[in-house]
Amino acid sequence: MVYRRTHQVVKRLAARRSAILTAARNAAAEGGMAAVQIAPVAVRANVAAGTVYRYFPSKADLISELIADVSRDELTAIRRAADAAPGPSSALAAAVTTVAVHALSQRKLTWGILAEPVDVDVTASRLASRRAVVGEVAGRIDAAVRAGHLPAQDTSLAATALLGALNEALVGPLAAENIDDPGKLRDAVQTVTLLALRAVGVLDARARGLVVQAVLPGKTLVGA
Amino acid sequence: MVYRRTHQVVKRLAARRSAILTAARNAAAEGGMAAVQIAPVAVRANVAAGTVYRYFPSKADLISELIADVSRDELTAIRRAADAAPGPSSALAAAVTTVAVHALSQRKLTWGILAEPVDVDVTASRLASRRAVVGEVAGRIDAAVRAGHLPAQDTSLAATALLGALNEALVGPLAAENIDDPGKLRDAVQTVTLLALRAVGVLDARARGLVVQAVLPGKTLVGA
DNA sequence: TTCACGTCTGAATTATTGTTCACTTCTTGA
DNA sequence: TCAAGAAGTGAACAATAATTCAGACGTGAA
Repeated sequence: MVYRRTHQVVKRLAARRSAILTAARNAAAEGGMAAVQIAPVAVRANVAAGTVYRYFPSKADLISELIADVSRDELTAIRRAADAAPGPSSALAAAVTTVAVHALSQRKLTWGILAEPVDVDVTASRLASRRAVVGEVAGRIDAAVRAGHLPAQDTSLAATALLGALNEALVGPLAAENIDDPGKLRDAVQTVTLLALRAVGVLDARARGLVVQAVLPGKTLVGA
Repeated sequence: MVYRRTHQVVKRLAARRSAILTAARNAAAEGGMAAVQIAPVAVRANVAAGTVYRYFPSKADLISELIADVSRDELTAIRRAADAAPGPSSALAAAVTTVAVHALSQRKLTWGILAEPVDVDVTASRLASRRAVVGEVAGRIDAAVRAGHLPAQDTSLAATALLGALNEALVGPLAAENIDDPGKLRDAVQTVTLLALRAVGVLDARARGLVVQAVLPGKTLVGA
């Protein structure tokens, strides 16, 4: 054996792998999942099409990993926001707001991750992604229930419904009509978060307070 | 000119057209949108592949019309249920329940209509379908608001969120885990309808009553 | 420098389906 | 029965992208 992987090479390989993933992510953010095609992604990553296959066995694997990545980032953000909140109800509000803000600030990417048509099967990965976020939110709802702030309920079903509401209202195909100008972004986040909190049983007045609390410290919302 | 379309022929043509649409619908109901391929649909409809193109200019047109058809049926059901209700709040509850029941009884078809990946562009048709249902529900919310039963709100956004919640909870990829056995179907419809009503501001106690009212007269729910 | 082996390349291949069209079959009125 | 034209057929075609692979190029130890 005259050739061995040196540290330098390992690093370069890792960099390339991540360059490909980043290229895929950018493509998805700009043009949706339809734009995540091997050849264009390869061009973005400055490699040849064939090279992509040295790093990912198939397009399905590439997209699956992309979905997992984005999902991981979102989960981290949700946890950070929720953990910083003073109590279980505010934590829930913060979690919901975070999801909403994330969805809005990267609409195309979010839509791609969630539901946009893809020609390969990424069901499993999407399922895992949804499950993770639903699990996190369900946990927060559960905490609020245990604290006596909310009525007992099927937290998993509630979390699923809640996220469905957010996504449909903010990134679904009708989102553009409901949120027709950039100035309404913040309003939309507030409105939808309020709806979501009321849905799980937060009383109206209390919900309003929680929403304001959760939205205020959020990062600036940028237009679509 | 020795040949003219006689009534008999016109009828046969119409029948064939509808046979093709029905075939497409059945295919979608059984195997999702992915199963709606020209050749298999043609086989189901007992015609040759080429014949499909004498009735529909392209696959996109076929699927668009399928979506419009299903949507029209659903809309009719929603209107009928809501119009039969005694007041605006019950009408809203009835509308929501109807959507839920429809979604559940034809899960694959609903998923296909709403969001399943398709290789041709049916965005416009899906948009129209969503818009129609959202419009109907928004109208019912609005009526309840005008009757003083609900707080003032962006009814269109609320309706969008509400339908998103229903669909995600009942037909989305996580639905199977939340509703793991057929006996839970009715429960799920109730729970989700309750969530939806609370979301738009119906008080909890009142919401429970409305949900029971709306679910009871519904047709029997059949398993997935 | 050399050689053994890894990595990269990108044109060619493959696979899948929608779509076309030359031909056959059917329908109608004379 | 016949001719004119419509409707139906299905094998062939086209288009799109994922995937492969034979050869070019890099890399590391001797």
